Amino acid sequence: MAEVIREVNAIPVEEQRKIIERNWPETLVKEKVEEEKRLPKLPNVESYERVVTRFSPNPDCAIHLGSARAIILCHEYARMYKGSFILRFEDTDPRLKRSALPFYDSIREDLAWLGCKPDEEFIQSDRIPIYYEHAEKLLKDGNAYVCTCNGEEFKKKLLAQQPCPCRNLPPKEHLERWQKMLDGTFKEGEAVVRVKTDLSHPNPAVRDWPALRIIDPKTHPHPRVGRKYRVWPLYNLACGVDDHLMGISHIIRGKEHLTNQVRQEFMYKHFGWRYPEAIHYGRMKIVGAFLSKSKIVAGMREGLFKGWDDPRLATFAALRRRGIQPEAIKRMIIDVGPKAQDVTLSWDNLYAYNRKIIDPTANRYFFVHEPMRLVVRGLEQGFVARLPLHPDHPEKGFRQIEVKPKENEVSFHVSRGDLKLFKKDNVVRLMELFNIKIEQAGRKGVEAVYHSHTYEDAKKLAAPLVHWLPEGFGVPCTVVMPDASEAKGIVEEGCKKLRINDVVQFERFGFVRIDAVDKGIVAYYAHR
RNA sequence: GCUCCGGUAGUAUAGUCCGGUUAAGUAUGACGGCCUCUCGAGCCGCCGACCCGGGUUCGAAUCCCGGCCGGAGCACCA
Repeated sequence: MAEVIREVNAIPVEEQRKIIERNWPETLVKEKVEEEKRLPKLPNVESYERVVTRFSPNPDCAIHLGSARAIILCHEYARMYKGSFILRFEDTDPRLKRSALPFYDSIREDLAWLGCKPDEEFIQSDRIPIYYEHAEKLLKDGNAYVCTCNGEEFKKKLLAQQPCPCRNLPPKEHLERWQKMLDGTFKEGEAVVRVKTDLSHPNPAVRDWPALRIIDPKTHPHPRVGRKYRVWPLYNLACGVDDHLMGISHIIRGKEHLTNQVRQEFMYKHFGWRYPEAIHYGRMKIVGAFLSKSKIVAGMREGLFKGWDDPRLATFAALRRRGIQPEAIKRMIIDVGPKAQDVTLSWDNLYAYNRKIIDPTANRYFFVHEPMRLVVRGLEQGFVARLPLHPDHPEKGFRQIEVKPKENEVSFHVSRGDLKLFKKDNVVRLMELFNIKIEQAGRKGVEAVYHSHTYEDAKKLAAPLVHWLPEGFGVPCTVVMPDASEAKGIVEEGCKKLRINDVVQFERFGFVRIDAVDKGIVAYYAHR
């Protein structure tokens, strides 16, 4: 073998190529398949009856782009394998991460908007008896115990790989203690159910983890079930039990849950269950966006944000309001995939996906930002501008703007931002109208004289193009920018006919979503 | 500190499992140009990466070891 290789290597590469071309040309054909990126296969699909995935948020906050990975991946995989996608509300902490009623609905709404409607929905606060049953079974079998040690002492023992005094008590004793948890003999903080794992496990976080604790229902009622329960399951018990009971085949979640898998596997062994396939993707950040729930909540509390859909936020509600299309988010997430690597996306990236979707359909309009007066003299006649609603799709129609001079003179609104183009003696073209020669320009306004009519004339002079509106034509418009600042200006009359949620392009300004059309127009800026 | 998980251009991704048709494809971005009565879209060009050091091998982004860097977890949170 080595000899053959040596022999081949002795031949120059060009010569090698020729030999191959002569004898095995088919091996040189490079299939050029450029298709949309697809998701990689899910592991071990064949050993499950059907693929079942779940998205399991705590309804304690509006969900945001950070959840997109979980939602879209879970939903997409369920569709790919004709399986099912479950929405499960994990609302078992009425104390620290207390859920609130409005979020159950807003999450459902967001999922529907994203096109990821669940096939089934569960709410953990409806399932407390199920968790109790399983806790009792664990207790009875000696696989869990009720620990009454105080936190400090327990931790010391744990770190020393020592059992606490409770651990080796007989199951009977623990069942009695369990009753005392339920009936109120034990108060909040006095007892906790722990699942036995391995005290010598290298990761102390895995050793005998807590499964249920007491929360005083008087001081911490649950928003849905009120004061019905005083013992609440912790994440690993509730989630672990549910994943098995709901037949989840593939768990897709962030890698912060990696050790939870290790913890839960001990419980699965106690029950004799098989742990589902688990995929842990990396953290996703967007430069400059608050993608942490705590920061969003803090900002809301301090009144920093106007609402859950404040344009500075990356909540789905905010993105929706800005005219970001769900399909753009979906495309982006699928391109990123389910890898364990952390990713830092940029807004530009999302915008590029979005632009591809909205550009072909968004109609064009003139929005004059920070209007400034432009007076044009020397007009011998009236003009009518015919502006295509979409330059690439003339079949969509036109809008017409009439310009009627009075005493050979017309006043326009132009954007203050274009002042840099209005320099004395420069020729500028008012788009689709005519060309003007600047006579004077300053902060107070611009004065110009009619120069010529055709676009070709402007082209010859390399005149810059600006958009415009005749004075007295148009309606006030406010564009809410991504930093929540407001860009004020005037848009064409025709925009009054737009409907809320329409996504249009304000030419030379950017894509916006129409947010309100009564008393002036309000739009939210998407991106350039 | 302990326990895990990762490191391909500015960003993201393909290739990594099963080493060689590829000194690395794609998208976005930057830059330059063309086109267009938008600073949008389209077209062309161009810029730009295998974390580092050893080892195995005829050959390593791909396998092994060490280091470095980044992230996550270490709650009676989810």
